[in-house]
Amino acid sequence: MLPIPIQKTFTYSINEEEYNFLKEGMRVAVSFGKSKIYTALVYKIHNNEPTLYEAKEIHQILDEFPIVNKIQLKHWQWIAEYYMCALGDVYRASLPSAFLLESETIIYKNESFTDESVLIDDEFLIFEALQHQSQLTIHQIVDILDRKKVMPIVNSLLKKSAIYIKEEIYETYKPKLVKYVKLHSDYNADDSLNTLLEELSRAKKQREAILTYFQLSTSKKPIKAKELETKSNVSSAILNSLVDKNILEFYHLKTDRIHFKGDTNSLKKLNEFQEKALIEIKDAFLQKDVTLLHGITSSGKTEVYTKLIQEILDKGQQVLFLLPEIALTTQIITRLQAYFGKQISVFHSKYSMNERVEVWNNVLENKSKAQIILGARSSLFLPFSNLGLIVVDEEHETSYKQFEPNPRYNARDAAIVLAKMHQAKILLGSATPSLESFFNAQQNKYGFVELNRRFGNVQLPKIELIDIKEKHRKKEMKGHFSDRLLVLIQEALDEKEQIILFQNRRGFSPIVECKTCGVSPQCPNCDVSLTYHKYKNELRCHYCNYQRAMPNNCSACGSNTLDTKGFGTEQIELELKELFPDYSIGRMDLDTTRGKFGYQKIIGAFEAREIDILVGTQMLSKGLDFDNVSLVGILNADTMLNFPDFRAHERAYQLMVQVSGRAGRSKKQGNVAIQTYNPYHQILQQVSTTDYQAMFKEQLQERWQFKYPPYYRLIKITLKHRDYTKVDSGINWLFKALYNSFGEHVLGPTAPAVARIRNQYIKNVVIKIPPKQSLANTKNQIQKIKNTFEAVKEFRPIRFIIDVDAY
DNA sequence: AGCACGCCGACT
DNA sequence: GTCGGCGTGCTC
Repeated sequence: MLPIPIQKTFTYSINEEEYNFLKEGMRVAVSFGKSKIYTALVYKIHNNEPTLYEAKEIHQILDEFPIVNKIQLKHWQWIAEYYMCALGDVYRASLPSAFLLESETIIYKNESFTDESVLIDDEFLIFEALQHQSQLTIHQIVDILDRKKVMPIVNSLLKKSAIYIKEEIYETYKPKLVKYVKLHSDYNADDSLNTLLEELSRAKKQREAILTYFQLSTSKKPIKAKELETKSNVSSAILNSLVDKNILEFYHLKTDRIHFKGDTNSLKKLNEFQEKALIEIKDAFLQKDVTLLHGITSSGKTEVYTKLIQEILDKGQQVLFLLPEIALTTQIITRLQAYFGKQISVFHSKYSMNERVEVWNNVLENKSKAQIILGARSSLFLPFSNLGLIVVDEEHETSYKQFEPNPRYNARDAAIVLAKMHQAKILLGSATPSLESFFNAQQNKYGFVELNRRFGNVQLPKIELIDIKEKHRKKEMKGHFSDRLLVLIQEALDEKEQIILFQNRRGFSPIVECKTCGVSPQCPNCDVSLTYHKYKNELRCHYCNYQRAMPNNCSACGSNTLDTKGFGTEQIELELKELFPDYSIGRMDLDTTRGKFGYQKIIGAFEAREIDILVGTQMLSKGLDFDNVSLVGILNADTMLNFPDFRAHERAYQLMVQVSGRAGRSKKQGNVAIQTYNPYHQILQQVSTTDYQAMFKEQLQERWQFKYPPYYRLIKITLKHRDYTKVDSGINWLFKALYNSFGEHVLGPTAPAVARIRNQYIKNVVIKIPPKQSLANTKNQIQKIKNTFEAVKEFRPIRFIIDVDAY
């Protein structure tokens, strides 16, 4: 199996010795194509010698033992089939990139070559470069020559024997080494110490270092170089010179990057409702493999999870705890670590490559520190061998679905399949379950448990809808704030309580528009208006990251009447600063949380009550617990409701209930204020009473009526190309072909709301699959149509993307 | 995916 | 005229 998007696997030959050693799931380096060397995974060892071609030999075996197990291979196979992508795509997505070594062509100078006169311009340039650098990569040569095609020149140099080349593979994983010091072996004798100190009597600092060394060495533990430096207050240069004098020597030891330090607490005692839920879950697991836990916000689901996890650990099995990506940098990790300490490993995309390799190996070896994996969707691919339980927290979260690149899988669904393969149980938890999961629970496909009492019996927040149409009419709005919301904010501030304001749009204002001619600046690469970001005074595209300075004049008519329309988090922040100058205001959105710790910094400041009012986008709704927040304000609920997507209402409900849940998490009942132009919207009514059942019933009715999930399944096909006419003719052809097979169940073709991104035009068709229609057959037919599509030569350069369950 | 081979436009 | 563009085909 190769880590490239090719459907097939490839057959290589091995000798007897290799046959005896090699096992499925080991990595081997193989050459593929003319020159590349890839890290392939042994998928099958067999005896069917191919007849149509001669199998190449493998290059090298890279592992001592398999790093991928049978269950994983089976699971990958399922993902590739279900989500209609190549097995190689799954393979590449699964392994930490450090495991996937790729060859690079390295160019060396041939020392015996002297006759420079045979070299022509570019060849000479490279030869020159090799005088200074002993080796060059193809990439470096591309840079030196500043052109795309360099292989002919390299080949010609090769022919003239000016250079030679090698394909080199780099092992990119490096164990973390810590530098330790010890006394050089010359100084083992007791009496040498005095001599030594005498010798150093004039080098005060060095003497200091040595004395500290002896002090530290009494504890008999290895001494870290860093430790010696700080304790004796000398620089590393001093130690280096002691090493140079053969008094000290350095040595290195491998350490783990990931370790938990801190104490663990015993599990909290559950209250009666949690206890009851726990018993019900265990009961449900007797019958069903999947159970849905519907626990309202702040009901203490985490404690229930921990009890369940503990029981699995006691049985000696592994536990996978899935969380949406963004929630991972927060409190839940700390909380679980407080219970399980060293048994937890965390795995997500902000971890470095090396850290991920270590987690992988720890899981593979079933180490004690990897009994619980806390991770984002990709942790599904870790080499579990005896999984006993999977917990999918915030099961409804859309970030469990990967949209780009392949495999476009939903981690919740893939986790259910994985659990089945391990004969493990799986618990889905949410305060606002997805319609599919709730539906499955209702159909008795899943077990179902409810937890509808808040921890400590705190009441759910009081939710108030504010009609801003009315407020505008009565001139009771200050900027984007209604007088009512301002009163509530002031009240909370007076009580020294904190406030969260939610605005689902970042930037200062979405659109800049010229008042004279109505033209607004567009992104040159995408079909969207640019967003104004005030703090840098620039215009930015949220799709391709294009940015430029805010112009003074309209580019169309030249007048200086550019104005901003709409509003985002940045503008809210600014207005607040004017309205409440004595309080500190923080903002949390994609722009302020860049970098590894950006997110934690803001959360930390808010937890420490350094920030009184926090303005943010939807990242605020995920897994955050603040005990001093008494008010949550949603500035404009309508943008969420008017989204052109069949799940818009469900999502809006989930988002608003989740955000509201941030209010009043301890002791006192919290307040939620929702500003809207349409307070009679059924979803807002359902939010205001936190009536999940009503929302569920109504939405389900609509899904049935309009043939959407959970009744019908959806497969979306997207075509992308920089030439609009190509995409257009391609999609029309595709639609006809699909229509012939599926008739009215094909929707489209449609252009998405943003019809061009990064200079690529985009068109979609959606195939609806009725409940009784075979999924496998449907996919086969789609695959066939895709093959025919790609056989048409005008269509071949078009990117063809299949997204199964595209929601 | 990457890479080589092969056919057409804009430059020394 | 060639250099360099990308369309086409193949990789065990």
